[in-house]
Amino acid sequence: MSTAQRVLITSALPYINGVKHLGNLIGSQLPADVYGRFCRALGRDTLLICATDEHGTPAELAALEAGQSVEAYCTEWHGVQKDLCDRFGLSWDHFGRSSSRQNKELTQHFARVLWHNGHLEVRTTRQVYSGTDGRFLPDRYVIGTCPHCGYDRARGDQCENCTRVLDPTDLINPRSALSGAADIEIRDSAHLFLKQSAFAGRLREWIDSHKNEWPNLVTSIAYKWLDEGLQDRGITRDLSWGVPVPDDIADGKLKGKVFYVWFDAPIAYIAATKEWADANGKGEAWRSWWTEGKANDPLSVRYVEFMAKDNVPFHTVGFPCTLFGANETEQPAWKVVDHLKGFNWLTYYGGKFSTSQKRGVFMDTALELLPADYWRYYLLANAPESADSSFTWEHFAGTVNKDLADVLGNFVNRVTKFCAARFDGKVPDDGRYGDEEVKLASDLDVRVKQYTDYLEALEFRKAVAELRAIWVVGNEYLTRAAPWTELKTDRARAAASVRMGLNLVRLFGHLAWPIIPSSAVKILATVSETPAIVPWPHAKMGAFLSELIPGAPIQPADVLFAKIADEQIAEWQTRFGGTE
RNA sequence: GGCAGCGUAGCUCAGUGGUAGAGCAGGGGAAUCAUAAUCCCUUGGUCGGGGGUUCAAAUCCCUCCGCUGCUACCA
Repeated sequence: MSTAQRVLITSALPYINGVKHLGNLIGSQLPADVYGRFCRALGRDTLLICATDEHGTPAELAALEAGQSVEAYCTEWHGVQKDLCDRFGLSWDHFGRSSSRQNKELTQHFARVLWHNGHLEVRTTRQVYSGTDGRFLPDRYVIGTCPHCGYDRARGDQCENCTRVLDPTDLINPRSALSGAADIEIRDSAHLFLKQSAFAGRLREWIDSHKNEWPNLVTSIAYKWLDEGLQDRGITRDLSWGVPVPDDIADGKLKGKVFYVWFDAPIAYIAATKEWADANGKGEAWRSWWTEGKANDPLSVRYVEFMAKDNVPFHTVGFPCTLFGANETEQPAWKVVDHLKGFNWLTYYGGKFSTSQKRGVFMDTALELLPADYWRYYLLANAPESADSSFTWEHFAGTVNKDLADVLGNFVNRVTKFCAARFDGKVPDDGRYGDEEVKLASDLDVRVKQYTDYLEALEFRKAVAELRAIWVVGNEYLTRAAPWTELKTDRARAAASVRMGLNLVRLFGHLAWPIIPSSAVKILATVSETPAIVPWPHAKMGAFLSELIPGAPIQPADVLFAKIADEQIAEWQTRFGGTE
């Protein structure tokens, strides 16, 4: 594992079109935040970047439907998404926009470099044009009767009924999915293609070099694309909303066209870093985050990307091709990802989360029901890492009630309240740690290291399971030490174990901060700590668990995590539906 | 159709050649500081079916079944 002290982290960009659901959240943004917080806690120079992905057909159509300009629509929804990020504790250094001036400039820059380096070429393609709608239509926005099975609402890219792959020209009685109009025609249209096929060998070597560290999910998707034979890819579209193709490319033959959203979206990682620098008076500092460092350079950056599996091809094929092609002439070279963490899907009772069918739980409604940390904990404890994972209300409530309320919340409560009742609400001074405490500390040394290693390895499920096991160790200790019994015969002994209990509360706050930040802050407030960034416990546990100063005030917490009642589960099942 | 991932205890999942595991749920007990919270013990599985390789298979190979996704102009 790298020891780089500078870490650049990006989350896949959420699409601008509406509120994201819990599956989107656990698929990239939440794990990126956890790793970012973990790196900051360790004292690493960390930059955590996300943005909204604003270009493409769906944004244009959603704006049309909302009766807004695309710009206004995107500005509004960027605001909504940013607010939801804040309320979920997603601690971006910058949450940018792919429609920013910076991204326009950088996208055009990359296109020019690729053009000059001979990696782009103009090809004429046949596109569906709808007269009534006055626009070109992507294949899936053309519907008609499937020539294979007769299904009358087959899409131009695939028939949902018989699952066969189609071309829009295969459809019988084709019509626009937008207006239903039948006046559609095929028009020739010139587009830029990125000659990806030339990079196949280079990409395979690059994937090979990472296959032992990246998730199997990621490398198997990448190999699948390479094995099937990499095709050149169109990187422009006949849309009005997007980054315009500059006139100096292809002698202006592509005037009025824009870049494909998947060409400019990854570049927006870099552009959002520039937005961050511009907004914070950092000047050219953004470049150092995106520069490939020399070996052993202390300023070298480790770059980690988070995304769900649908994004993997664009990050293992498309974006690397852009960077490889540009790096033939760009000095210093652009940074290519070091570690790529991919996720499977979170399902809702085994089925798809669906915006259109209102199936599942979305970020805004989730926060109306319960605080962010409940969701953060559940999602990370059940992150879809090795396979798709299923959200159910019963499982969610069971996890929250047992782990957060009973194991963690009750521990903090029992220790701090006992201290308040029997030790005057101050860290007890009497007594000394004995064999029991030495054994506890050595047990925790092993577990804290394991937890740290899991976070470093981006194994979120295992990390959370280990964190929970650490909380259980606290409860086990308290049961063995039984200060409520010792108090009757040996007050000093009871005092030492309460002091240890309070130090454990503090430890739990430090360790839990990347996962459940606002709860961790509340926990630390009980022992009068209020750091903005909660530092990782570097010390051996024997020392760390002696750091609370005797006599320091203790403020017992209110109920940290309220339990979810059976009636609430029943109500939410009914309200959110789709459980059959 | 092709390809990929997955299929292990009632539930959610670990486990990639060496005596089947965890958490939850279920059962029994202890304790009474605490949100009736905790702690200890415990029931429970022909590892999707079949075939093969091996001294030894959840693990490797073949085949079948099931679920999910992708299939390059949705993002």
